[in-house]
Amino acid sequence: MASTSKENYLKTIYSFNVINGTNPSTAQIAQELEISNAATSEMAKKLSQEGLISYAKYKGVGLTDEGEKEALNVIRRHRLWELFLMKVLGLAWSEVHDEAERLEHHTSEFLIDQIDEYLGFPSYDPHGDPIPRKNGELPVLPKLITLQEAEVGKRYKLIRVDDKNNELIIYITKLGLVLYKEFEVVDRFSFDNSIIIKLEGNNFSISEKLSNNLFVTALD
Amino acid sequence: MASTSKENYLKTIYSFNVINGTNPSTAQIAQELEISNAATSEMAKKLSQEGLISYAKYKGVGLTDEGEKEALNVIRRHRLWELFLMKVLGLAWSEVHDEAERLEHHTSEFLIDQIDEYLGFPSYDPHGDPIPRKNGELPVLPKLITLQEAEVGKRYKLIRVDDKNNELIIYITKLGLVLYKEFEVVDRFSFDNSIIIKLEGNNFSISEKLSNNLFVTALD
DNA sequence: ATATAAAGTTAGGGATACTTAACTTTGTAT
DNA sequence: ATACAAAGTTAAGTATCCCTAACTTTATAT
Repeated sequence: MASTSKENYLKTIYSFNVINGTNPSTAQIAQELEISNAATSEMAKKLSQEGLISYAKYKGVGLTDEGEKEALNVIRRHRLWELFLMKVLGLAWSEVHDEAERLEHHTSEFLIDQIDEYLGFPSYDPHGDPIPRKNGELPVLPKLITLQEAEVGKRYKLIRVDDKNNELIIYITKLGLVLYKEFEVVDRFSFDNSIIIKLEGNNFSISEKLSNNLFVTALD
Repeated sequence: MASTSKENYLKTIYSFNVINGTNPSTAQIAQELEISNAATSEMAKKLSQEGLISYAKYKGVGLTDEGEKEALNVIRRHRLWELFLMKVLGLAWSEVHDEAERLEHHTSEFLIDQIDEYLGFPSYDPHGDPIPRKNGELPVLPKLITLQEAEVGKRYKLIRVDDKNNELIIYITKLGLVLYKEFEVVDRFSFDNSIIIKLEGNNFSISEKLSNNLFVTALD
């Protein structure tokens, strides 16, 4: 197991790949990890020497196969902890991310396998993110669109939300909009791109920003 | 929360106090933590400056009130994790110590309180050790004797075992001698101070060393 | 009382993971 | 084509926590 700093570095690159489809620059990693660019460049050198990332000065960094494996392993621990804490202790959706963020670095392979088994080898975490399997495989997510892209008059199901945004999670929980909930898009205003959804008989207004962070599938 | 190293240092002093009834020397701490005497002296200076221990050169170290509070907090986290992992995941008696040893340093007050509540605010961990309460109080252990001190012909109940000795725990588990189990002392041999106990109809020989690590109460 | 072994401390050094300040490279606008 | 701002790297320094080697204090045996 790499150090906490190294694990976070690898995880950050992986997430960037998934979200943006490109490799991050060292400065983008620095911003995400809230450390200086200098520290990030230095770490890039080390991880590159260790064969976990590819790094060409001024050209950003990318994960090697080994680095990706390591990243997936950290993410696996993170997402299993999140689900475990929600299921067993009943922690709120918004509470599990921060706890998992620390525990993920201090969990033996044995313990995480026990948690995995306890949960029945789940494929998705409480935010709808896929949980990497022990062998490194990643369950496939169905093709999702953002709620912003949804059409008025159609029904949708919430499949994934951004796990880092606690305020968002607290807010939609209050609305009663939890994962896998179905609802209808009843209107949208081009004025501010806000969207009105109908959820269990009630209408709610969803701002443009919020709608861009909610990932849904259409119900035929 | 102090660093992992500092927390372990404080915990070690506390345990030494409990086991030996005296304050440890820096060298004794070094041995326990498997670090050099030099590192231990250095840390003594730092913790002393922070007001967590009292330290006079060449005279050993002792916890201040604040240091003891901190130590009890770490021990609380350790013992709650042990019990939690056994109860929820069914980890073996011998497996929980090492996991708890790492998790104890990365558990928020919020999370440990949740675990405490989930377990029903327990007083003892799976080895029979008292779990410090949130306010720092320590449940009292009934007066215990070691099995070595037990009398032939009397019945006893196992109340506590040394949690650091995994081999011991694996061994007695195989015998069927779990915590709170009752048994009779049927014989003892002064030749090697071994003791014969009768447990669920079967006789087992307990070596002197083992008997010194099993803490029991007499059943009237 | 004192020599000496054991116990404990200090000095100097290394790894990790950060910082700020100074410098270099890159990409872009004219 | 160049010059300039933005992006990224290097250099030098700090804190933590460890090490070995050298030194000092303490306890003990005669």
